[in-house]
Amino acid sequence: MSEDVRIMVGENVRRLRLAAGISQAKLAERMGVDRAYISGLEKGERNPTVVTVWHLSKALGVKMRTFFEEKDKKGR
Amino acid sequence: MSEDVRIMVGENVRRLRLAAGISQAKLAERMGVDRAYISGLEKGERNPTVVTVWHLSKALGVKMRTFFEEKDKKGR
DNA sequence: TTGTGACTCATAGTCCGTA
DNA sequence: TTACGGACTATGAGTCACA
Repeated sequence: MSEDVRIMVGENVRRLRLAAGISQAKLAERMGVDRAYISGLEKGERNPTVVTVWHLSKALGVKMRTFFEEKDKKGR
Repeated sequence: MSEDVRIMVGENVRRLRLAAGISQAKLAERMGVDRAYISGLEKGERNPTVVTVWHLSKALGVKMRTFFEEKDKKGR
């Protein structure tokens, strides 16, 4: 279902943010958005636009496609 | 710049739609949206959400990451 | 077959406070 | 450090008539 996309993106945001070793506040600051928004994003409650995903990719230093990687697809 | 993301996504939508050999109207029908929306999308005038991209991926039978592939990065 | 402007309505995203 | 809530504004979703 499409709600799964929000969850998937949120999980990836949190994973990549923690990998970068920064707080939600720091990420928000880098992106120029509100910290509360990051919180909702990571929880899968938000449906970001592609421009927002682009900002995320810049702030975290990863490619946009990284946010659409699924967790544990068995076959690879 | 972030506007480039819209252009990139739009170009990929058009490319993948043509590869599928269908009209904007047909794609719109598969997604359950208006044809005019697809038109704006392909022209890079729209900033779709990740859920919209998910619908696109289902309608075109491709992975979401496909819409974020850059054209002609020299190094590969 | 596709593009465009004008439109309504939902939601993206902000800012405040509180826990 | 993060979550949560309400109230708010900006903008995206989605449609239509016409070119």
